[in-house]
Amino acid sequence: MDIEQILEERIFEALTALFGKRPESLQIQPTNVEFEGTHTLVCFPISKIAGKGPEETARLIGEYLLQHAGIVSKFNVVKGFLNLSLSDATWLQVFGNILSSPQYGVVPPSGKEIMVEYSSPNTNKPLHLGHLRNNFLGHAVAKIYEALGYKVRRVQIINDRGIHICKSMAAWKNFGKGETPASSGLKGDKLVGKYYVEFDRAYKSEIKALEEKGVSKEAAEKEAPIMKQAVDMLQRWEAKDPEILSLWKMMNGWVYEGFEATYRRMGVSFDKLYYESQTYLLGKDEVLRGVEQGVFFKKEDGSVWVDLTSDGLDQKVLLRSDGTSVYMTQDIGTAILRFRDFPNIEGQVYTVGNEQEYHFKVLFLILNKLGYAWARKCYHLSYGMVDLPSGKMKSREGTVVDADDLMAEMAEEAARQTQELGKIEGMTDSDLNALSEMIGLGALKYFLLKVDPKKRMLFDPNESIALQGHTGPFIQYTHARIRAILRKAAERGMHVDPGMKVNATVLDPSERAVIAKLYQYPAKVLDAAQTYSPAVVANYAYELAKEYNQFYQTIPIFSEEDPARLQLRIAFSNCVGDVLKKAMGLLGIDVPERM
RNA sequence: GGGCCUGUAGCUUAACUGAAUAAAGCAUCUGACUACGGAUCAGAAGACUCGGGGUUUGAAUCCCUGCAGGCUCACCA
Repeated sequence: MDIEQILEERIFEALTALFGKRPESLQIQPTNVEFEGTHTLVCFPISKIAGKGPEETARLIGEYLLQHAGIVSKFNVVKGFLNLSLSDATWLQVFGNILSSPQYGVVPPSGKEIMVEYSSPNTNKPLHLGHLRNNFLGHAVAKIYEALGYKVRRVQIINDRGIHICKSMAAWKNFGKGETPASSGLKGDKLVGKYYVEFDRAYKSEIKALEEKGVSKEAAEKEAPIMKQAVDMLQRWEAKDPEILSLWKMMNGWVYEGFEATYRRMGVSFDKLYYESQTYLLGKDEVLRGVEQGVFFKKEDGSVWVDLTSDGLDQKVLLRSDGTSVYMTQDIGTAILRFRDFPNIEGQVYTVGNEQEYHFKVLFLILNKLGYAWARKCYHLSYGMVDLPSGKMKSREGTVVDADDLMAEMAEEAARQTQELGKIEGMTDSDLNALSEMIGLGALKYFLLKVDPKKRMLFDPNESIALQGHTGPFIQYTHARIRAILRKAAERGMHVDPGMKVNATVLDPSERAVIAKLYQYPAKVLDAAQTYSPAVVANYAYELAKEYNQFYQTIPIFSEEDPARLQLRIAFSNCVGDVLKKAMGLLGIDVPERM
């Protein structure tokens, strides 16, 4: 049942009957809270057609609708705005539809398929706050598309080769004394990260020593023994030196184990992992094919370029003069490989920070030039940096917020506040632990997802850890309270099932408001998908919880004497709980039965 | 220098496919548990939507311009 569409049809009928003509489209918008009604028709554009003033036009339409439309029960006119109230019967019908569809807001599988890439870290450093935003965003977008009937393929590309990992290897070899995650008790990614830092320290002191001997800065940067060692390792890696390969495999293995633990706690997962070490050569063939087709061109020195000046960009190198690949080449190869691996996907969503906007613009243009029609369906889900109150996160200054530490702190804070409120009598330690995890992670995920992805955001630790106000735990709390009501109802023998008939005929304004909010859910999910913005769902869940809390505070449910109205309130609390759970589920956030 | 993005109460955010007195949260102040869970609710106070022009019956929203901040423009990844 599409209220907007029905209303639109009725209004068109009214316009034809009243004025003999109708505009192409209507402007119907939600009524501002200070006025009575839910839908507002903006009459300024219509008044021209009607040949009457906006107010009179609005009044005429309102009267016509009241008499003929059926679903309109009241109207008022403010300036050129026609505010309409729909009848309780209409709202009850809307609610009946929601109640009777357990899959409300979920589209059955459509056969469509899409790929979402997120995370994609380097393997020399542990995951940090920025990765959390990335992973939560990608994971949420994947969930949202699933709700719209898509089969979603979650992937990431792991940057497992290159000079950065060789730096950690060189430092470990020099200073590690055979240290392993097992011997040190450190998580694998932390251990490798430690040696990356170690490299930097040793490198700097070597440069300083050389400079003191009178070597120029530039020469010192190249001559520093540990850097020479790292470069040497990279060359030997490319030559498939078995000793280097086994060291590389061992250290990357540590990192993957460490990452895996972090992903598990974050609640994200992947269907397939791509490794640059396995894909970096693949783009080269495509680029050479492009040269044959005349899409790219070769310079005298042998380097290959693409000319994007006609697209308002410049020329980009695709193969170095020595024939080796650059980053772009790899990404071309990886994209094509993915479409071969998953032939049914209609497109790819790349969850990557906004510093790579130019890169993706170029990548998609190149894929298009190579003749891949799916290039148009590739989307760069670009998101802004996460700043700290002290400014940008900088690893050099040690201001990076570690993902594991942050999740642990959030769970601890949740545990502390839960204890303080003392509502969890009789819970076992393991239940309590799971609850703290749910609330802490819920607060963190919600905090990072409620902001429009494309905006740069500020991460204030004090604010992120708050559990009141516009937060995840606020919504979790609303859900828990609804579940408590349903338990009480069940004790009294009242149950909710989708097939039940709602006998109530009258609604309280606060009930109407909640039903109107519930009704918006599918449209919000669609909007979130089309704009690749989980923030839409996050803000919706908050609005629904807030609307319900207002109802809850004004209407004592169980003191209602009319059984039909009591039944309605139980049923509708149940629906709100379900939608909150679903909406939060799309964000990767669980909701508790009690808290 | 070229390109892209952002600028909204003290702070963090909504609204950005043009509409009414710009909507919330935090912080501040005032109220509400003999009632279903106060991690809640009600109320007060708080904004010339960065500045200046323009289009429009109507601009936070669209156009031009200036200012501030960010990202980017490698034979790096």
